[in-house]
Amino acid sequence: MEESGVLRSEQEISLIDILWRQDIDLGVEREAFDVHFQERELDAQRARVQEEERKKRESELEERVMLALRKMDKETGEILPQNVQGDDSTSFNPGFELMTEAFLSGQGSPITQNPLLSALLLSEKPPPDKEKASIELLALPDLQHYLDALEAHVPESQPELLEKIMDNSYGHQLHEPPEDNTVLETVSGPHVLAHIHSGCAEIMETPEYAVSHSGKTTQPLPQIIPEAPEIEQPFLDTEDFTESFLDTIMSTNPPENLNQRSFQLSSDLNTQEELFPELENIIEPEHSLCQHVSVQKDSSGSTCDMTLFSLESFSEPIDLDPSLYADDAFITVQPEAEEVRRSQSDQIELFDLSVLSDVVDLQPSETSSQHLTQVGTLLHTDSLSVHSEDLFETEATTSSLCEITTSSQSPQGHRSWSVCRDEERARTLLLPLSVDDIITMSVDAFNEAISTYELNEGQLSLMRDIRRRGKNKMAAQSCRKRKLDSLVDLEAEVEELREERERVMLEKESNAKALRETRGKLSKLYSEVFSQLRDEHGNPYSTKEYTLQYSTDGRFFILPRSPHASKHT
DNA sequence: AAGGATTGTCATTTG
DNA sequence: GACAAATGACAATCC
Repeated sequence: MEESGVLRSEQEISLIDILWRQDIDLGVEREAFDVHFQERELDAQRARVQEEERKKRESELEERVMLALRKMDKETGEILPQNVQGDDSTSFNPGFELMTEAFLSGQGSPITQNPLLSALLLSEKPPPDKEKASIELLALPDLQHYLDALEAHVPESQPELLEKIMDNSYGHQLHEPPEDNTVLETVSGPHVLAHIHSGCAEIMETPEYAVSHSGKTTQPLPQIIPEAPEIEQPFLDTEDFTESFLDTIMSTNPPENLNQRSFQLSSDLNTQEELFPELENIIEPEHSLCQHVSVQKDSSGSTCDMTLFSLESFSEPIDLDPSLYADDAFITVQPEAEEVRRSQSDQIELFDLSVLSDVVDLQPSETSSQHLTQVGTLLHTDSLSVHSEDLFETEATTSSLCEITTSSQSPQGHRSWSVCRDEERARTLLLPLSVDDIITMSVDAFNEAISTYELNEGQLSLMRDIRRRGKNKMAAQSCRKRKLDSLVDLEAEVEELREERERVMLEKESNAKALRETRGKLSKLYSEVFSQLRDEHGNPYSTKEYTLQYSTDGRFFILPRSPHASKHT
């Protein structure tokens, strides 16, 4: 304990010395730091008492600082870059930006727990307006606490120094409060961080780091690490200090473990989706380093999600050592059912097609071959053992599959046998056109083809036979279909006529019944009228001798059944 | 094994 | 009259 305390004090003194060198241009006297150093221990004591309370507010502080440091497009939801140093918009890396956001969004994020990584990542976001942002940040409780402690030990005659310290500390230490509350660490600004960058950049510039850390970034990591701003040369040259300082900052994560550590991050979380949830929806596929392939089994419906990382986005050559890719960080298999693993061999075929379609869609250019090689190399190292040779057989596989599909359309196989026979003949005689083309092409095109190609008698005859048979085959099919349709239509017509006949018969019967009823009524009326008729003597007429008849003009007559017995009414 | 259904092919007819 | 399409007839194949 004492040794570490002494060591830390020495390191702090070194830091004060360096900060003093940096600020000497501002006219700050060395005594300011000395006075500060004498009372720093008291501040540390006071700060430890409040450490518990501070940790509770740590997440809130981090969140507010993040809000202050970034702006989010309200329409698109995209995080807008705020690169103050740089107007270099081309250096902005959305993938890395989002990755950073994703890392830092969680309370227990490994990045936030790692001071070095946190400083590295957050140093990308200096405020656009330092003065305004400083005022905003002063309202934050933790910052106010630091500044109160600082102000208590800084002579009132040096407000410029306080401002300077605030500017330097802004946006870096606020995200990750120091392990102890020494002002020394609080004032570690871009100068210190730049040194960290320079040290870590060397680590990250190795291909192994770039590949292993690549996750979903779209650029090699060395481009992500920003240039160190205004690095003082003496500072950078002090390698001993660098080492000790890094040890102090990253006591739990020494620089040599950075690669392993960053690799561990993705392995711990197991999936890239957990690491970069936003990335999947924002980065366009053609710019994305990863391809997500979902393999689904027809029978069980279970799926196997795979994330394939394309190497096309690397602007620099990368060592394709298979040992680097044989980790889950590169090809992550997430079976949703245990059967998926057991039936991997069945899925390989489906997987091939998915990969091929994705690859073809993504890379229609001449680089697709290289892309296939790289993807094939990646897949070859995976436990699924997808061979890269298969990836090159896109056309052959597709055509054979089409052939299988075509053949399977005929349940009885007769047509496929016929087609295969003509195709075999065409192959034997080396016909310049496919059977399908010979059959389906127009008459003019066929004649032109015959005249264009120099064909011998056998080829010419075969082409005509193929076309004739094919045409006749289609004609026979359509004819049979028409006949069948005609039969169906005739059957429907017969049924319709049968129904009409039934309807007419019913109507006829109904009409006959109505006629009988009318005749009955008429007979009854006739009898009633005839019975009321009387002759000049008041005697009724005999129905045997007379008959009652009426004309169309409404008059009616009593006529004798014999001609001489008629009498007009 | 017989028979129905389907399809391809040839010969002939039709437009 | 030539030609493509339509159709009848027959054979091969499958169920």
